[in-house]
Amino acid sequence: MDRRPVTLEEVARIAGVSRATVSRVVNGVATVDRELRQVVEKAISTTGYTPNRAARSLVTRRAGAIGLVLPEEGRTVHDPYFGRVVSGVLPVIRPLGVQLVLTTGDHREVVDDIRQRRLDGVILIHTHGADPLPRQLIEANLPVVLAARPVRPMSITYVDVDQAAGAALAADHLISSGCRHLATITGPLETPAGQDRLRGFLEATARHGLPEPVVVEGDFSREGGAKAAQELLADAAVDGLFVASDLMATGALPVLRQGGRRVPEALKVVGFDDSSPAVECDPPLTTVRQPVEDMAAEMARLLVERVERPDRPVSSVVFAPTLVIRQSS
Amino acid sequence: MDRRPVTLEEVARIAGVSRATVSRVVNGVATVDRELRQVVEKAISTTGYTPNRAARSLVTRRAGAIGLVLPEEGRTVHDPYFGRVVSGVLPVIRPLGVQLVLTTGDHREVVDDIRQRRLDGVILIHTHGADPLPRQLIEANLPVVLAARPVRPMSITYVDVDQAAGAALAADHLISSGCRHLATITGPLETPAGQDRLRGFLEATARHGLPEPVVVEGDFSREGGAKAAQELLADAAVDGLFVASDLMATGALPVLRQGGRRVPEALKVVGFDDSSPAVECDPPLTTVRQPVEDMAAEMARLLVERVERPDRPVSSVVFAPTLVIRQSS
DNA sequence: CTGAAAGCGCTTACAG
DNA sequence: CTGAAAGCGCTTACAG
Repeated sequence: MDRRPVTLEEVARIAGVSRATVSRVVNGVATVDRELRQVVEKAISTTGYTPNRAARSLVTRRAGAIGLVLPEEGRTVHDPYFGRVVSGVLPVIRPLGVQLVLTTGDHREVVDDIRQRRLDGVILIHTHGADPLPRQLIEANLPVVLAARPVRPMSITYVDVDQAAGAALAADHLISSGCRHLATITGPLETPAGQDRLRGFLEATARHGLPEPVVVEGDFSREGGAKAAQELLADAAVDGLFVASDLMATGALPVLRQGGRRVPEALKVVGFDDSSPAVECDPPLTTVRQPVEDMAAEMARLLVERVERPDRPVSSVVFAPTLVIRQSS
Repeated sequence: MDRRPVTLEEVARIAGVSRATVSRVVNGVATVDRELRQVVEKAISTTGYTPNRAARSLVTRRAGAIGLVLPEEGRTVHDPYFGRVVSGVLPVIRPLGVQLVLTTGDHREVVDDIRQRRLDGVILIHTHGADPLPRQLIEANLPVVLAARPVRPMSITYVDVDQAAGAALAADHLISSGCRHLATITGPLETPAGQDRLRGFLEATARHGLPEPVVVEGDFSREGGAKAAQELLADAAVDGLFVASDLMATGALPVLRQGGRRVPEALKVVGFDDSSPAVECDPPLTTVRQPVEDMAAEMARLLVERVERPDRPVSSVVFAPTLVIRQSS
């Protein structure tokens, strides 16, 4: 640590070439003479040379780092979703020598980080409708990709799961399991996910010719799920329930049980997310799984692409969800 | 983004001073004349100047970033513990202008990141006994802090919770709740946490004059908890159980229930960690809580300190755990 | 207290 | 294909 690292200069001297040539070898420029290249490569390995990133960044104007922006409350960090995003992103950027920096959603900080060239672009997860950050970033023409369809349409790159298709998966499953009186606890209906999941569920039940399901609005929280379940208890006929998030389902399940509904015998329940609560709750939850790691990897790819070619048109990708069947249905 | 950011040079020209003076103002050097300082500050705010970090890093030889090293399997990332660490670290380093970089535990990458001066130091969480990384880092004299006492004693900075005291908290609580026949499902006994929690538990029960508890070794996994609980079923007298991790407890609880043990009526259970499974399982778990956020903040502080003063002796900090009482006891 | 100047370690036109 | 040279945007002794 105290010993100064080897520089390009020294490698060049040892190899008997110019710094430019060493630089070309390090950066894989094809036009270097084979023999020279080998001499340089040997010098690099004997010295253990590794390029100083700050020096490179200074001239290339690239930080070699992207940011993962967390919502300011910091609540999300506790969410297993967050970890899945990280494990999806890391394998795609590491081979590119790009770092992943965690940062809070403070607007100034994010914009500053990019302006200081400490970050080449950012991935935004869990943005709310009121969040001005996405718009600010695209207006500043800074590379950004969202982890979900934006609340209001805008020209921004995003990756999402087909929410409606996921809800339809849940409906189809409940119906094919014999349920005839469906109900759903929705997400907040001002969010795209809340809307799309409800729509997908309603369309699928209609497609099967079943009567209109009972709809109770939730808020994606455990408490919200419990409250909604309480309401649902009033309707004794319900035999199939789609809860638009696993977290709400963990709130709903104990209420349903205390209300005398046996799951899955008398009432089948399907969640959404396949988050860790789905595995831990009792009974373990049948749920709609988003391919979060794959989605995150795609976000990373799109962002890197955008950093390299800021002029390219924005493009978005939608993934197909799958159903994970456990004991609640 | 296309428009080039403002540089020191331009601010200096506008303020009518040298670059050196602007640099001094930006870095808060006290010796700058009041009036000059104000002129410079005005120039900074009108231009919206913000320093280029790569340029600064190049001369200061500081990356202005620390790494949070994840175990290679990537499993840990799904763990809520990880998120708590992040939310503890971020608030202490952001005001210092230091970035938090996520990286996998690949040895070469970590060492390279530090040698390339992309990282000033690292926080290691979830290291195993066989992991050579901690030793490699201290031998290379690179700033590092561990999230727990190292398996083998070495001269390294770490932060830990008083594991034995936490286990004693559990024992005291079970005993004061009327339990007389105690048992414990331990962690893997080759880990410091496994050892210390067992020792603390045994010492506390002995202190109360109770007979030696039943001890079944676990492995900190859900499945391990289930398996150990199965063994425990053989002993009908047990009325108080300390499970050395919440995750194991979530595996144990269903087994105990199916074995006819009612929790908490016939058998009181206490976990360790206060992780999210503790809240989600049925019944919600009384558990020993580690002040993870505080511990993480301290890790960040110690690391930053170490980066600034590599010559200082290593120092470690041990935090006191607390008991969170829920329905399982 | 302030400025001129050197230098941090790279990359990249530009000649040749 | 290769090298000499300029330059990226800062900080920091060193004079004054």
